[in-house]
Amino acid sequence: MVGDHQSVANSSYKEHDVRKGEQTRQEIIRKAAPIFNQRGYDGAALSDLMRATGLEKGGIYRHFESKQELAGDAFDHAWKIAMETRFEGTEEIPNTVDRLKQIVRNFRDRRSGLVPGGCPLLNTAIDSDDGNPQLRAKARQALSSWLDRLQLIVEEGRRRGEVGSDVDSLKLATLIASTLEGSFMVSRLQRNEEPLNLACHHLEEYLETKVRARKSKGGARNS
Amino acid sequence: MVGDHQSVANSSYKEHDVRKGEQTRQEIIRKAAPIFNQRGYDGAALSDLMRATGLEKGGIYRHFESKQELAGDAFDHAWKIAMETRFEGTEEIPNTVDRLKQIVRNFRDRRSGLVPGGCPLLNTAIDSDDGNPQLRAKARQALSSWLDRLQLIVEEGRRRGEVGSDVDSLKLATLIASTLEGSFMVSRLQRNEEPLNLACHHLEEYLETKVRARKSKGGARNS
DNA sequence: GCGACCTGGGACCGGTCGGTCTCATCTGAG
DNA sequence: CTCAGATGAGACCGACCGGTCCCAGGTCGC
Repeated sequence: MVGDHQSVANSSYKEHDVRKGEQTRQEIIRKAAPIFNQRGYDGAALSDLMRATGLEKGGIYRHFESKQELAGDAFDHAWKIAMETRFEGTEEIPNTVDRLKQIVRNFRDRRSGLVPGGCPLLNTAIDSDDGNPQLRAKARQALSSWLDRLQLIVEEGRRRGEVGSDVDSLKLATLIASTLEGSFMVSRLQRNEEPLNLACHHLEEYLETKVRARKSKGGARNS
Repeated sequence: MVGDHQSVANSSYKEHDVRKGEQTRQEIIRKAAPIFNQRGYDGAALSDLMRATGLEKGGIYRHFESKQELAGDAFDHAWKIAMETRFEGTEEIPNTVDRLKQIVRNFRDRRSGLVPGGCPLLNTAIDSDDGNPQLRAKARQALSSWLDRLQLIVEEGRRRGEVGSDVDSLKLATLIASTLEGSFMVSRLQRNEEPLNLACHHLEEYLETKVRARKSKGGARNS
């Protein structure tokens, strides 16, 4: 049996999927995600996943066609959490630049609820770079979803006049994501928050001085 | 026999190390480096290394105690080439800020001679993050060597008055390395040079406006 | 040119890999 | 309560893993 034995036996307990197997499937994904995120696809052995889930091999393979499929679902799970966390509490910030700054700070500060092992996008991008096309496609898609979301925010800010009209939304989104990911890698390698902290400050200053629309007419700089 | 059968039988052929075994050892490292850099430690199977080197298992293990040791040497090899390439032709640039800008451009432009598979530091940092302490230590050391070298250049520039006195050399070095690595990851994932190109322009502008010492007395900004 | 040592081949090792299959048990709709 | 279908255990599979070892043949100092 996976997880804790919810003994809610009455059938009034009917949420989203109901089927017992589906619950187990989700539980496997939840338990497997940290393993894949920490050890990578090759490094995550079936035996590790068995230990983590408390299931035997047959119990796992009942719910997934292959290790690939499980890894894919685990990545999606990890990335969903990461995206939710990184944008958490930013929708209600009225000013676009302030919202972007909060998104940057979220990346740095809100890491407690995430799937352990660092950024799933970074890990999977590197892990799958040569030789695992399915996972690579997932990583690309994840990056796109992140950039799209950032880009939409910037575009909205431009339309509202809060972001300078010379700002290229795709370039800005790419710069933010790249800088955060790179400094996060360095921070994790050094086991030291400073590089990430520093990158955040850098981005915040950049947002303030080069992205926020100026009251007075003034120089165009982005790109 | 590894590589092409150099049939130079006369013993006048005597450079640096001479011993046949040492030549083979270097050849193995050269051939193995791309495998490790592309597939990661777990992903690089002995059988792959055998195919790449043309040697049987015994022939490889004659020269290395373990796969670990070979992976370590392969990383050192790949990183040495990367460092040389990234600083190539920059020593002779007189002005410090110009030199830093060239270093940034080198990262983007000079990638033909490198060990295939992307940045060894990035790959190894992610690959070894959980569960391979020896390789992780090598990655840390590699990052340090890179940051130190950048830092020394910045410090020299400060002493020479070419770099603003408010610039923190460690922070600047870290920002450059982080930004380049992050955008490189994004570029490789997208198979598109733009993100890296964009990060370079961003860093160049930053170096020009925030790092280069100003003639007139003016605002201090770096962190 | 001899002989000691260096080098590389390849059979072999136990362990583990991802994956399959059968069957006992559990679950839940009727 | 019944029973068909859903579920999970665990034995089993062939392939391949990293690593060892011994021996034939090559290399090179003398």
